[in-house]
Amino acid sequence: MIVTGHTSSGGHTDPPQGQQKAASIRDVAQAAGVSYQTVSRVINGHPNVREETRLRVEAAIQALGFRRNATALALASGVTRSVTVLTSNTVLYGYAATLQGLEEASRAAGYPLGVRVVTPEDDLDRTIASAADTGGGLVVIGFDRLGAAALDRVPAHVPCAAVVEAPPPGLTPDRPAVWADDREAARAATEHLLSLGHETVHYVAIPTSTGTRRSAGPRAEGWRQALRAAGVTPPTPSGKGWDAQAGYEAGKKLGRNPDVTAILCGNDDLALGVLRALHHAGRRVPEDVSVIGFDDAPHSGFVTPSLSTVRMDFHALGHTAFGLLRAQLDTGHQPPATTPAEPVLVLRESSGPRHA
Amino acid sequence: MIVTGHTSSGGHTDPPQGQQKAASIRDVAQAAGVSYQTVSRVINGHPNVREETRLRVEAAIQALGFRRNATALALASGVTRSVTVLTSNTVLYGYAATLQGLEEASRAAGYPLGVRVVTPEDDLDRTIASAADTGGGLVVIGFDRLGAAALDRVPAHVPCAAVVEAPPPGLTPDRPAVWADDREAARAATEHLLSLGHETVHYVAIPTSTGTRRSAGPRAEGWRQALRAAGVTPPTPSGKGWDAQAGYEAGKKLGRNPDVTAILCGNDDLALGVLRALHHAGRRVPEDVSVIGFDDAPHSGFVTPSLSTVRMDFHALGHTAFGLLRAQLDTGHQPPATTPAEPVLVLRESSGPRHA
DNA sequence: GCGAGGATTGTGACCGGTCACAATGAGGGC
DNA sequence: GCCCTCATTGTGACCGGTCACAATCCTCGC
Repeated sequence: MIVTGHTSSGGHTDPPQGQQKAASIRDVAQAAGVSYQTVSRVINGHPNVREETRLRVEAAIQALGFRRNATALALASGVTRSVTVLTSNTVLYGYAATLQGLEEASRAAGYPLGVRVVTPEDDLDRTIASAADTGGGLVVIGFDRLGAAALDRVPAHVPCAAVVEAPPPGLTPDRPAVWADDREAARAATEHLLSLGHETVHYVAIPTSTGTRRSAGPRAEGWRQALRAAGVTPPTPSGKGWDAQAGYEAGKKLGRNPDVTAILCGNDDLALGVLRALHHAGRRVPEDVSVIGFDDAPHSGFVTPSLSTVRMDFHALGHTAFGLLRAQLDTGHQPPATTPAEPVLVLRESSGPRHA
Repeated sequence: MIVTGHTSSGGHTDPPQGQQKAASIRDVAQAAGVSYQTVSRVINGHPNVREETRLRVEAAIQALGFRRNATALALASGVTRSVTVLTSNTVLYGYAATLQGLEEASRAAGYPLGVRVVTPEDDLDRTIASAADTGGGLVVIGFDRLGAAALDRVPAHVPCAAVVEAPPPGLTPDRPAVWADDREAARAATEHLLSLGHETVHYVAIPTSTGTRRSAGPRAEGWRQALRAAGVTPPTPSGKGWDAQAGYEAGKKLGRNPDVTAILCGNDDLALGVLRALHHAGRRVPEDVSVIGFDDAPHSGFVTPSLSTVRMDFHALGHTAFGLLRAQLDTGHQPPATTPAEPVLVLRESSGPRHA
């Protein structure tokens, strides 16, 4: 990696001040021979401005390259059209895709988008406060404990929407929130595996937003419910992380047990690790063991065996969350009741009927 | 996916105005019985304030929950400590990792970070202008044509640093920029494959920032140079995209040709697609064909066969780019000359000696 | 020819901080 | 005891827009 840059400004000649300040509405007013207020009216498309005056002002705006100062606008009007996303991660597929949806929606609406990562090291309250200071509103991605903790600590007076792992337990949530139906999706995936003849389904968990137990969270719940409904006692879930390495370690143990014939994973990265571990253990997929992931990351269809998974519409999550925040920012509150897409089970090569 | 939110405010009683405005320094001044300027001095840690006064003011600040208004600060002081990243993508590994590096660096420095995606649909100049209006500076990720185009159109007066694919062709770049040594990395990877006994190395290209030809860009260059140095005429590169699907299509063709025994790919996603296509074509990796990717995405070590690749330090790229921008924002200009990490060839299962 | 009323434009204050400078008070040297 | 200096504090103007209101102009109806 290499770095470069211009070597000082040393070459300019004309203006004594190299950096001439941007034109203000007063400059434009002077150039057009009107008052600053008239310029303001032209900028804002106020109806009562004489056509000729408007043209003159517009010409001056063009000539001076005037752009309305966003900072001054925010200060004077008291409104800041901007969104800051608070998240513990930006690279994991679910997070990245949600972020992408948020960016798209904010761009379409003309809102600047900020991103701030929360970490266990930094002081949560300080991070939140500085994000809130930016003005505008917050969207918190609360897929994990850290994100959920951040959401809890957002002061009540800050406009804020949340993307969460599961519906809040209380009846009336104090914050507008969106979530996907993870529980149902996990149940469907588990039922599918059972229907293929597998006697039980093992679960490799992702960390959840509520509690540290691996049996917590909607995906684990759906899995457990499906097993119970089939009269099967759920085995102990494994997994201690989000990434392929964690999946590999969980898979190593599961691979040693010949009774294991079906594994549901909390995300596709974990599934990849599990696949790898099974391969090392000499177990074939899907002949010996079926594996289903979660999220449908972009590469999941291209690994071998290609990964059966549950496709989640993170994009829609992002769009909807932005809508919730915007409604809060623009009007008083009350969110638009969207009816977004349900998760979809995508069957590929990594799952199949049990071979006795 | 399900949506919820609070149903109107209907329950508040106490304050006539539900939303009481945040305290200003004048409020604090009144509460502490001093002038607003004294409050300002306390906030900014000015030395000449009597200890007793300082304590009184600090108590008032606590009591009123005062936080300095970032907008007013920016307007009055004229400086906006913030960075906006302009990029054509946020999800592809290289981009996402660079973004992560930028976020870390900006967070450490206390700068808010904005993200704006540029698309072929939106008007580039408008996008840039609105990003610049936010104040602060810009970091443009110019890995592809769109990003490079955006960089070209950033007005000269806007503080801006760039992360680019390759060093600018001109002698003195007009903008501070960072890049990794892709050419050298591609050369090393190609040389490695040649040293394994492969007679030639095929290249599946990523789109580049300069021109549409697949033979353009530093990775292609390094590959070509290595072949030429070995007295081999470079075959025509293939590839038309960034993702695994594009790799799959390129791989399908290459797989049909029994002479192909070594393939270098412009990134790991492409390599995954190539791997998949080779699998479908009945060619074994690495016995029949060696494949090397680029970037070392997180899952690349966990697919089977695990992917040999070139690890790029995108993180460092992000950190350095932020440093360049910050230097420009703080002082006049001139960037710190860092000596960052070189790319590393990571050898895994997908590459090996040629089997005649 | 004059007043009413809308169209058009201008003035002053303000948003919440900062800066520059003035005013006050206290300590030290003579 | 007087003057000077420095520490401490306050006042006014300003950043670049907005809002509220006042002032002027024009046109119309009678």
